[in-house]
Amino acid sequence: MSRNGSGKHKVTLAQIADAANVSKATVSLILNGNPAPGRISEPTRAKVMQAAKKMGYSPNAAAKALSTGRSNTILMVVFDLWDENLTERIRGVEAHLVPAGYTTRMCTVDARGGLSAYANILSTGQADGVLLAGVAMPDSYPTLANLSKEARLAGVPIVSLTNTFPAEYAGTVTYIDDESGGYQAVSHLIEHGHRRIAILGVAGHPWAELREMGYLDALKEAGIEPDPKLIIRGGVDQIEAYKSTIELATTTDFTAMFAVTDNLAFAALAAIKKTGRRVPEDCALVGFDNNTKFTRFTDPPLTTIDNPFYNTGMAAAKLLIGLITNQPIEPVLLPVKLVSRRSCGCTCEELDSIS
Amino acid sequence: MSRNGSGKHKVTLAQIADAANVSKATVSLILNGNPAPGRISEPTRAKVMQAAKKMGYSPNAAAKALSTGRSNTILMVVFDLWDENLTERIRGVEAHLVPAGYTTRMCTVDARGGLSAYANILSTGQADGVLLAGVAMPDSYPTLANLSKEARLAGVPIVSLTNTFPAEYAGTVTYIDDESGGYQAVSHLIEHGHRRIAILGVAGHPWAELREMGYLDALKEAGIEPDPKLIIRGGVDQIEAYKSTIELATTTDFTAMFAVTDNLAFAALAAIKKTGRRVPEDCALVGFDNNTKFTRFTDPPLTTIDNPFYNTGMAAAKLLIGLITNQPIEPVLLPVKLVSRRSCGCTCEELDSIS
DNA sequence: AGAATCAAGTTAACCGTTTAATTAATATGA
DNA sequence: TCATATTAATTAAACGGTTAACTTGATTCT
Repeated sequence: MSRNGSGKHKVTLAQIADAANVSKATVSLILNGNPAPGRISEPTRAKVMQAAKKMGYSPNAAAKALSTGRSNTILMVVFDLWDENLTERIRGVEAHLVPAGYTTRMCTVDARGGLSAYANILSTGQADGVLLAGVAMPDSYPTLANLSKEARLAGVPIVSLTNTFPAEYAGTVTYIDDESGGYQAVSHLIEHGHRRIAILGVAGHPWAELREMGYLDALKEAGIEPDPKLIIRGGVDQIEAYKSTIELATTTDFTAMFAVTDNLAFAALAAIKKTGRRVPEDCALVGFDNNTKFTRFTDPPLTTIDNPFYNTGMAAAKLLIGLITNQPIEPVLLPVKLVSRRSCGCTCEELDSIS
Repeated sequence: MSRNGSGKHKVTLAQIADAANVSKATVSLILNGNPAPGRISEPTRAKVMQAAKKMGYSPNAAAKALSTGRSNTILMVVFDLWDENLTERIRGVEAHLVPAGYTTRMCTVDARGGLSAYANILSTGQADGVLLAGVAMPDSYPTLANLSKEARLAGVPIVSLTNTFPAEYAGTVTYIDDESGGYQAVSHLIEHGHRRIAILGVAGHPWAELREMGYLDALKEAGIEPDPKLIIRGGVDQIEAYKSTIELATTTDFTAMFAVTDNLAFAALAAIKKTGRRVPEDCALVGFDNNTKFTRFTDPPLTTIDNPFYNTGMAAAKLLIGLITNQPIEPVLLPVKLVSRRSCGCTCEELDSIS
């Protein structure tokens, strides 16, 4: 029945113009909801709308893009280290992007893969904006730099979902209040009476440094002199964190620890217990992120700072669209808050109440 | 300097045609590597290539898509439940897709969000194929059905990354050997001497049912009569799993458990310990997936079935491209294998060897 | 009543490629 | 020497929209 075997039945503007006895221009105007005053009469509008509905018209995106020079697409580039929470962030992004008529293109970048597909996407005008996600490791800085340059060339704005990128490439950034998070975590430990509090940090990353600043803020406020021996600054690798925690625990004494990431906290938890200490009795522990798939079920359940992933995604999308459409939105600093479970020494009814 | 403020300097086919003193057609032919014998002379080809390189030409994707009716884009639809391992799968997908010249569009679907952006993407010809990921819950079956219909209308093939979708919508499926995984897990427990082995399963999902079949296979082989009281079939919610495990542990006796998912295993682990049993001494536990971010650091480290996420992604991409280009690839059944840690009763040197 | 305004459309050029059909020149075969 | 191939390009018509500029007929103003 259909001419081409594939079954594609594309209905075009022209066809519905024919059906409604008007010109293509009229149809286009109407279908784009263009409300120029006194251009379209109500009967005509109705006629066209009906024809479009009836024939199941939907515009060809390529044609539209070609014609307007706008793709209504944003490119999401995900770097190196994907966190498990990326998905929740993407949901937040889409919650804002989709209603605004945008759609998402994704590509991944890692050291091995080099500069994947993104280059062409930008230079071929397939994206109106870039969203940066993940965590860039130095190995992929060149790729990141290149991406950043391409975006500038193409004239498309960049927004980072997190402050996990070197400032010169990050574009506009969606920030969560990392420093406050660190402060809250450590203050809470101090309230529990701890004075010798270790930090399992990450070197060379803005977010981690801010969390560490929060740690220092809290100590300072309590009049505790920071002990350099209690400050670990490593990478994000869990095995490495496991090792250094064991090392620390066997050479220094401390009664509490703040890990700047839940993933790190998981490794630290295993390490601390490995050295024969009980958590929280011998050593309390607080993480950062609140990856609920796991924080609720560790032994003991992990006290941590809740990271508003979904909202971060929303905020980033809002920012990006603002930049694309020249209605700049002020970046906001998203608040974080402590959720206390048992690893800090609190009681936690979350699961107890269940059984 | 540039005409439009945005800084976009699009170099077009026409411009490079001018520069090389040939027609647009010639340039197009050359740049698409079209090797029709005896169409292009070597000098001309060289001239054009050089001009293109020099002027930094890259084709406008929209124009190309409009002209060819092919978008070189695949649509990745992620349903409801995102697993943390999605990211690794996507990497696998890209590893195959990008070199083949395809790029990925993503959209998310969940019960609340209804049918997000995907509808238009397909009907507007913005995708040559569909990749299904995540886990569809009954709430979103209508959306899934609609998607499936749209794809059929648009004539684009569907491939599922996992067998987490009802067969009628799933298209071609990339399978891992779920049954073998279940069998391996339970056989291993049997080897450890267990006879009363519970299963924490999931109702209404092919993958889960296969894993349960593996469980039954193993029991049967060992001559153990399955005890219906030891078979839990719930949802994928961790809290629910936590509850039912506590319930089971307080009403029935068993010495080992197989959880069809690591996430479920984490909840079960907490629950079992909650009832005062030690793992693995009083109750051994095996999971499924090997989400290494966590399986290594639970207490005790979790024995589980390694799920080849990356390879699944690769295989799916390969299948899809095969379907798009009419070079059908036979789906393969990806093998899985047990990785033993301590929760099954084995000794595990993975971390011990570190300190 | 004539000029100016306004409402409701239409025309046609353009966006940047692809590709079937055509041409022109040269080489080949009988 | 003339028909026939072959090689190496060109022409021009799509593809499906958008949009600035123009037309036409009816109102309003003075």
